[in-house]
Amino acid sequence: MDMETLTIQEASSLTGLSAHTLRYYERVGLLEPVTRNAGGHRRYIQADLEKIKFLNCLRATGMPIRRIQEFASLVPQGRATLDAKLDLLESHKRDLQTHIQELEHMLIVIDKKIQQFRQAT
Amino acid sequence: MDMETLTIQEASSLTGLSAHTLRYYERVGLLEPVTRNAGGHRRYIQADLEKIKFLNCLRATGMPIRRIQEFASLVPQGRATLDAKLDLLESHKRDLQTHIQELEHMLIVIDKKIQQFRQAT
DNA sequence: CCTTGACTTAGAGCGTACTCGAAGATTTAT
DNA sequence: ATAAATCTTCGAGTACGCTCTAAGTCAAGG
Repeated sequence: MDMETLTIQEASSLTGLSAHTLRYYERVGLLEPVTRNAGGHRRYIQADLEKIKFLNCLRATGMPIRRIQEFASLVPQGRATLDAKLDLLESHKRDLQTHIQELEHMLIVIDKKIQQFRQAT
Repeated sequence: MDMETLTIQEASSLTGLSAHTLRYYERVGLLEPVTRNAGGHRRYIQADLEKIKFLNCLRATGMPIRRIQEFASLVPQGRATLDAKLDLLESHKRDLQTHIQELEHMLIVIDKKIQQFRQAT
């Protein structure tokens, strides 16, 4: 077992995404092709894990696959697409802040309902 | 036009759910059957709107349809199922609080990424 | 009365994001 | 060397929550 590289199973357990999902993300272009060993098997490095965790963060905050594909297509172009990447992330950040506020509001509504039920005892 | 009751379109625009979705919610048991007029058309009253808005609140905070069905099945039984309803809502409230915290954490991660991109200019 | 538009049901279809299966190659452990 | 586990690709299948269609009925204005 290599110290530097990780199998897909190892990458899976370190990121919380299934091996199936890791392959799927690569297939649909969310992740640049991971380097392979002599036998064609994926070998993940730390940088891959970081990228995957960030992807996971975008997904878990509700960014659609389509939008992440857009972002992912900008990444390999480096500095040339810096503004585009910033725009995309800042826009997502605003959406997320709005979403969190909505959830906080609805938490209050749910809590009021709970209080109603408690007082109905 | 009646003052007391609302057509499905009116209920739709007041709740933000499509007429299709309102019928769907009723069909799958999220909502008790709405009273009909002589011709069999749905006529919503204020109390229906309140229920729909609360359903919407549960949905928008991520409660699965299955779970809302469970909740909805307890509602018509009144006081007898009060504890069960409280348990369900309190459990959802905890899930939601956890979820909001996760989102807030990820917001920070995304913001750090934005800072990285800004400094890379 | 008649037209136009909204309503009814039941069931099929769709978009999203995975998730799984099959057939076969490769790696690892004994 | 060989068995068992893991990997590969690629296409099909699944779960969820709607969303739409079809065929027909009903309601409101002129």
